[in-house]
Amino acid sequence: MVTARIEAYLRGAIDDARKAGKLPAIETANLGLEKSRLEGSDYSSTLPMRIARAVGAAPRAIAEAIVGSASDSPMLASVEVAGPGFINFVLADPWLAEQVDDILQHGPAHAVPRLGGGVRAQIEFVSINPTGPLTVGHGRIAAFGDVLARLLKAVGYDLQREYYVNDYGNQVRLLGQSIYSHYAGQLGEDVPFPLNGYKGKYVEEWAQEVAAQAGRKYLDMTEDEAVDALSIEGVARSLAMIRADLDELQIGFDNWFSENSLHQAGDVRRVIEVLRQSGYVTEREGATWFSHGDSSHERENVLVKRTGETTYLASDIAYHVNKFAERKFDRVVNVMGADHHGHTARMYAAMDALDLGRSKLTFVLCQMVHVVVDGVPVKQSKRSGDFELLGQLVNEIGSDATRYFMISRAADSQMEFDVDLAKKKSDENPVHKIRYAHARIASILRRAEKAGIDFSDGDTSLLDRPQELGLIRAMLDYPEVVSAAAKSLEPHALPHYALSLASAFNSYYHVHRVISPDVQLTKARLKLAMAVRMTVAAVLGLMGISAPDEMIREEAE
RNA sequence: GCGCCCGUAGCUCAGCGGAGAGAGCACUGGUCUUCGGAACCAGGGGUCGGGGGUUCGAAUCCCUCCGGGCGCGCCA
Repeated sequence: MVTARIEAYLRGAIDDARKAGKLPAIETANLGLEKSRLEGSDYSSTLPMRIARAVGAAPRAIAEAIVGSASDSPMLASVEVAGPGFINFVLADPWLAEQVDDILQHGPAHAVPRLGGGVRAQIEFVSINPTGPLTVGHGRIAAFGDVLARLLKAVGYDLQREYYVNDYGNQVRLLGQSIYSHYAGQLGEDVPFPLNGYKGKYVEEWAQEVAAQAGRKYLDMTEDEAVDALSIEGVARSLAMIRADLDELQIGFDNWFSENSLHQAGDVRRVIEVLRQSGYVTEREGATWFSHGDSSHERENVLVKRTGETTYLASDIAYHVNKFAERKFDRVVNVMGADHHGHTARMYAAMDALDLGRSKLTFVLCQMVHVVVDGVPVKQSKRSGDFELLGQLVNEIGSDATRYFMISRAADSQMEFDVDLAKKKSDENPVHKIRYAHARIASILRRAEKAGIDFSDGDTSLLDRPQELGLIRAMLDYPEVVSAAAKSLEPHALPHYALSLASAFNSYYHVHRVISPDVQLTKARLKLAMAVRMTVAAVLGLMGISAPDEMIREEAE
């Protein structure tokens, strides 16, 4: 990474300045080095301004002292003091040109730092109740989690992807009851539809299928038995739908973890006892409570209901014990909807209570997606049966565009998804521009191959035009963008970067011909084009978006 | 009433302590007919919700108000 190299260089200069007595000892943990926003400068450090007060000197004087001690480096064309006390670094053109060979030889991913260092980590995402199909809102969590997983893996985590299947409790039973009611109706029996039951059309369809396949089988048993059996049936069918929707988005999981299995193993009851022995449990109003924080009742949550059933919180605590104590994950990232944010404080409290190490657990909350159709917001509610389905959306605009839209925004921003706009504008969508840039480069490379041009001996030092050097600079940002996105768990930097890289190539393409009568220049530029193709493909790969070698041109409307 | 998130260009959103505030779309004008035009270039458009504060420096941090979303012990 370029920043790491400039940091090392800057530290050397600071050391030298200090040895020469031009600078007192200073804290250099954070050099304040980042990409410069100023034109004509690549990177800049704000260190002199930050330490000015502690050092008791003017920022510019500090900067001058550091720059004065800086040695020459083939990487840098200039190191200068600017403005109120910035140190600006400009990369050297010949060094930039060399980086093309480096990218071709090692690949764009080579320079991505291994932040994960092989740490055993898990990302849990989607984990939607298996009571129906995924909505567009779920699609955001799915796409976001998937890209985050790709990022964490790219950065060197030993990562497992998990879906927590809530195949236990009231919601699942409610689904069973909903199916049962429709099923009975099919066969001429009147079983009232449960309050808050699942009203989606799929429930009726399943009931019809069950009636057709099983006949009166479920009417011949007790209602309890029938509901139990149909709950299991409903969960299986829901999971099949969910998997199908996820498949459409190219999203897969390494493990599907059953909540019910925790109950079967006795883990849920066991963890309640552990909490009780540590003094975190109180009995009140006929229920059992997880008591954390001060003595007020505000920090209390039910573990065992008056009915004797355990709550979701109890299962989830047992689940996290399983993740950390049993399966020994050193880092767990949970991606979920922001409507669950109240749950995070309780889980952190449980992590503390059980001494599991709260810093190993991170929650990422995706804000709601407001679906707009015909300019009217569609109220998303799985239970009212009035919702926009993810499957429909993917069918209409495709996996690539859906993923691109879903990960383009920061998780903590709400998002408006205008289905009509996405459909109508899909041809003008940024994702097309990026994929098109890739296809265009592939086409150029095909043409070169047909012409029998072997550019393996191309001399990249011929790449000295501003647009060429700009493209190389953009490619050097790849590892920076990937590592920053992985570190902050913010995949939305990727689509923005991909777009700027594609735009940089398109600009270049319109100013300079890659294939020209100048054979040497052609070879050098083919190398450049190849490196850009590789980098574009790498970002698209991280986003889970296809990088086609050719695109079929559709007729204009 | 309490807690979390958001309020930046006409629209959808980046930027989240640094140097004239950006992108995509939309709009206006231009290049060009190309190694795939689903292209490129230029332009207009912003009291960064309002007001205080901290700082050498605030869209960015703190307080407060206004507006929107979500949540608030026995749903998951």
